Amino acid sequence: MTSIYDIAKMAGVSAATVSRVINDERYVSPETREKVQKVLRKTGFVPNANASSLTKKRTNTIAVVVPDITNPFFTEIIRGIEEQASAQKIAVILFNTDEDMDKERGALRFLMEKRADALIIASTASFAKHITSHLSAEIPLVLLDRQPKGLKADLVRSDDHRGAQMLVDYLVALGHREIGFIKGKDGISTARLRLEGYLQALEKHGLGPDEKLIVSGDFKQEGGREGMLKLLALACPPTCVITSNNLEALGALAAIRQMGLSIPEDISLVCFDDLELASQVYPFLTVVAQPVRTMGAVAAQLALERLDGNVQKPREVVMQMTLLERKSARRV
Amino acid sequence: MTSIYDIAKMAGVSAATVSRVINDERYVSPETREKVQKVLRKTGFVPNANASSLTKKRTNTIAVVVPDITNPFFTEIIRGIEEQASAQKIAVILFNTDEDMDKERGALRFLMEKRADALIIASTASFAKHITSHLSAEIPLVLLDRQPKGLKADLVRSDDHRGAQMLVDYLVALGHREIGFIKGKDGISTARLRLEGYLQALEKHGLGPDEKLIVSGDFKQEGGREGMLKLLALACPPTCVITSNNLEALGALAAIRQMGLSIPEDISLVCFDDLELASQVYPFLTVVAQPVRTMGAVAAQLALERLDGNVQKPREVVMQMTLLERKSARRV
DNA sequence: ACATAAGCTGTAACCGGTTTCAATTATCAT
DNA sequence: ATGATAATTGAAACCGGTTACAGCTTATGT
Repeated sequence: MTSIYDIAKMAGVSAATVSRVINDERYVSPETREKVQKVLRKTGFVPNANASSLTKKRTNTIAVVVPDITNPFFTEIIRGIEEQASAQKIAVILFNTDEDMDKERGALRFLMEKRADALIIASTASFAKHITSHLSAEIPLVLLDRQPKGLKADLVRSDDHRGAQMLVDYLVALGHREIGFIKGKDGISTARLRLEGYLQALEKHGLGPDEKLIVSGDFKQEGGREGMLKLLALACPPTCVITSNNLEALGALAAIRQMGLSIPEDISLVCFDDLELASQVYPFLTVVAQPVRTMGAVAAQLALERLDGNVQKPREVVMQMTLLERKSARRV
Repeated sequence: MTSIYDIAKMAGVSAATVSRVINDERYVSPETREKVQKVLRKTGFVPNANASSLTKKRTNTIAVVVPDITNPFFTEIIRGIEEQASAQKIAVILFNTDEDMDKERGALRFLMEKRADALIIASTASFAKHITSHLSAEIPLVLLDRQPKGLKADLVRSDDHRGAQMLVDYLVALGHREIGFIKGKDGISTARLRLEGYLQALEKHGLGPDEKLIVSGDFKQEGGREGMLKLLALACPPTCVITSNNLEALGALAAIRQMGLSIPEDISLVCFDDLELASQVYPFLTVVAQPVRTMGAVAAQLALERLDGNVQKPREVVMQMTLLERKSARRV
């Protein structure tokens, strides 16, 4: 491989000078600069960013760790991050955890080794130490969507509590009284907030919560399917169901159809998080949606600001959700 | 930052020995190994992968460059790649090009500087030189879905030609004679193959192509919308339309609705590439689908095999498409 | 005219690892 | 016992950049 020493030799200058030209520093005479640049062009030299980051202590890389890049919710966020990052010549390293703590640990370890400049993570961990014990304290950390207990770091999320209330309000306004709820993954803040919002909204409407109507889920399709089957098997099934995210809704939907029922005639179904493309094809699922692209962009901003050092305190950005009324819930 | 020299000092050995322990090499006595490992554990030392890659000439990183990670087609592929890669302790760096040559160039340059071990790309370039002129010849290159003219490299794609024929055959079987076609992005192999397959299939059925029924597109929603509007404005619009990918279909769909028409009553619409989640919500769009997740896995395999050096000739893997009949086309 | 500052360039050390090589010791076959 | 071989370890060079520092030249101020 050709290095700046080779270039230096060819241009008849020192490596230091080549470095200065490449980095566009002051204190290089126009003639020298031109001489070096000619060689650079002729050879098509590409400096080694890893070598450079050794001394500069900057890899121009941010790591993004999400449960599932196949979920449009995260996809859109990643897009937002990538846009901001690449505009600033920063690369995005991507890790998938599948909601699996071991994979998440592996990802954290890996990105520490690679000395990523910052980390944006929708963590599958419940407690701070699951994360911090694998992370150096210095690395700028932005929490996305979820906040493990006790973790003080920048956080970008939406108002889950309020979102849940919007869904319940909406369903109650349609006349529903038995509102089923499929929970998110245990131990995850988002899951908890959504559940709490749901419970509180029920109370506001004078509807005592019915334990049987609340079943567990995992933020994945399979969990949604199983949860919905459980609800449908009830002696007195709910007239409508809220799932804790979009994927669960898909699973629930499959379960409903599997039982030969239809939405919204036999049962209403609403959820958190949109499936945008799906809704372009056929505006079916009524949801509360988060401003995903923006969230990604904001997360990237927060991370990048920390790179330049001037920030100290953890910041929390809470976005508003929007109820998108479509066809999956009906008046009863 | 603590380095292996610090560890060495604390353990009372040389840096070389620490390196050997970390990399689990032979020729370290059990006692020495244990002594060093104790220090490693106690300090929670994380070696700097960039430093290591300087000498090892391996970054354990593959770059993935796609037009739009928001498109489920690419998302699924990336997922396949990530799965394979992370199983082998290899990170994925992600770049978005938006079908923009400048962004693609930027991405290529960037990943060369980072010395990615391999590149998997769905390029927006038409000619080999657009790519090769920015790439070192040594970097393992896997083309995804698209093959710029003259570029000899591993290629993973589906049988676009055959896919087009399946769509035309299907439409003809339903009685359609005027089949509109919204083209893909100019200069991209996939776009060309799909068009050629369409033309050839028409001929097979004795349907001369009608220039007016073929309009241009860009693989994006906007292009699909404009194309469809053009088709609908025709004195004698086609009874059905094929779009060159899923996003264009979405645009076309919007255009059709915008004109107050409905699918499939007023016009049939089919396309290349599935929208899987959308079709789970409501199985609407009839498409020919590619085995996306597998394609990603295969692409990663091809790339990773080259890392270990033993491959020479470019390989081409052509997957079969599957017609998924749903509700967007009707018999006439 | 002369002290001082600014511009330009190269040497050498450094970033944090890996690896070659030589030195030392232990093991083994004969 | 002995020459050969294997195991263990460290010194030092190297990977490909950056940067502190020194030295020299030229510009500036008074």
